[in-house]
Amino acid sequence: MSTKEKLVSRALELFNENGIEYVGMRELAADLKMRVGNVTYYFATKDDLVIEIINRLRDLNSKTIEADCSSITSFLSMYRQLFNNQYQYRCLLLSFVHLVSRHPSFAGNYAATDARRREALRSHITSMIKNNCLSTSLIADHVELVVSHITLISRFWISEARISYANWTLEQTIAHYLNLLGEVLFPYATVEGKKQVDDFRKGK
Amino acid sequence: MSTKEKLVSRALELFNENGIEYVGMRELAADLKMRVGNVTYYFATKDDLVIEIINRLRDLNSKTIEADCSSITSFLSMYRQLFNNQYQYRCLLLSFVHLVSRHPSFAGNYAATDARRREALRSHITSMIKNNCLSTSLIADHVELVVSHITLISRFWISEARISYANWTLEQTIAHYLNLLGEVLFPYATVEGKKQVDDFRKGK
DNA sequence: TGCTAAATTAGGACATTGTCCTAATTTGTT
DNA sequence: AACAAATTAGGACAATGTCCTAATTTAGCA
Repeated sequence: MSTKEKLVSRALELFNENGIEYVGMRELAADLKMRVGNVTYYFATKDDLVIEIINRLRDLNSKTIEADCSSITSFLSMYRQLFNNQYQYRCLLLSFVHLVSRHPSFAGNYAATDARRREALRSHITSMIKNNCLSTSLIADHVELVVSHITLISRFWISEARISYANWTLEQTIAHYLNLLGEVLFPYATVEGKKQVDDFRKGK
Repeated sequence: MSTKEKLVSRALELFNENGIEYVGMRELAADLKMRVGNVTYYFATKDDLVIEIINRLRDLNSKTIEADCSSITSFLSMYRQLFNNQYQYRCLLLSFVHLVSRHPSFAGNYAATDARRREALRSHITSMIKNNCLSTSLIADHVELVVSHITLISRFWISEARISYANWTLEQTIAHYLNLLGEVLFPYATVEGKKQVDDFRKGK
């Protein structure tokens, strides 16, 4: 593993454990038995290191989102994977607002990602409508609100879990928020769709 | 206005404008044309100052939540007030996760507040059922999920707005998230309840 | 009016942080 | 062997929260 790779992966571990702002450059360097100068050789600033990690999560999620979502079952499975990705990079989700507020470059970058995510979500909903899992008449005027809803949940579930469900296991937590996603879709689901939501809940 | 009062209210302003972690003790003192020593005379640490602000928001929200919520209309009006309170103290909401993670005393304190908030929400739902705005049969197995839902929205709407809707006006933003709340209740609303949700949306 | 405690000034010290810098040394590749 | 990349070594800088002491002003009270 290259030095750069070691840096990123160890930084991610430490950031996840202690929070980004509580892991100093000196601490990271010492942990890897190297000098601060060598860290800044690869990443001039701490933000550059964080951006590298952000990009990795973005790429990971992009792949996950490409998965087939023709049924509510597969949609929720895809989100289970997405939630696991986010947990792997939880330090980012927990510092998200600060990261975006701090530097405009983050913000601009994220706006594009955000738009793509929403567009993908709309296409997933269309797909579930086509496959008779969601009722086109029921959801008609509510698509944008459902999209906003799911976006909000998937952005902040980790933050809320940290605050309110710190003693839950990861599996419990993810199950809870997948249930919440199911709850959002349920009112607009067809009979078949409702069955899939119920089965998914029982399946855990 | 007492010095302590000046301190708290100016700190809140500066925290809201620039973020808690970007307003230093020296900066706050200089802004008020006093010395750092005098700030620490009232608040030994910056966290103590933040805790004072946290408690003020808590008290403000506690009063707001006592309001009558026998209809969906009044429920949403109450949340409009709640959202305005939160906006007044937005610096806290934006740094919430960090604040709670940082010091265990925050976390323990908040757990109690959180439990009370959820309990109040349950009682509001019961109230809306009694007044024939929510259907008891429809919402039966979904109360806890609805509670989780509303809790999530009211905790993180400010964070998401900062990230995604920074160019919206406050009114637009609050309207959007009140719509989202309406959306959560809508599927479980009676005919009268659905009418109230629709009216509330049109009313803005 | 005087006394006394509270409030405030003034200024510095300390450790920690991210960042930046230079010079010397090691490592790896051609 | 030569040369660039990688790494060490150590320090400097400004900013932060916190802590400290001494002196001075302000305000309430007998």
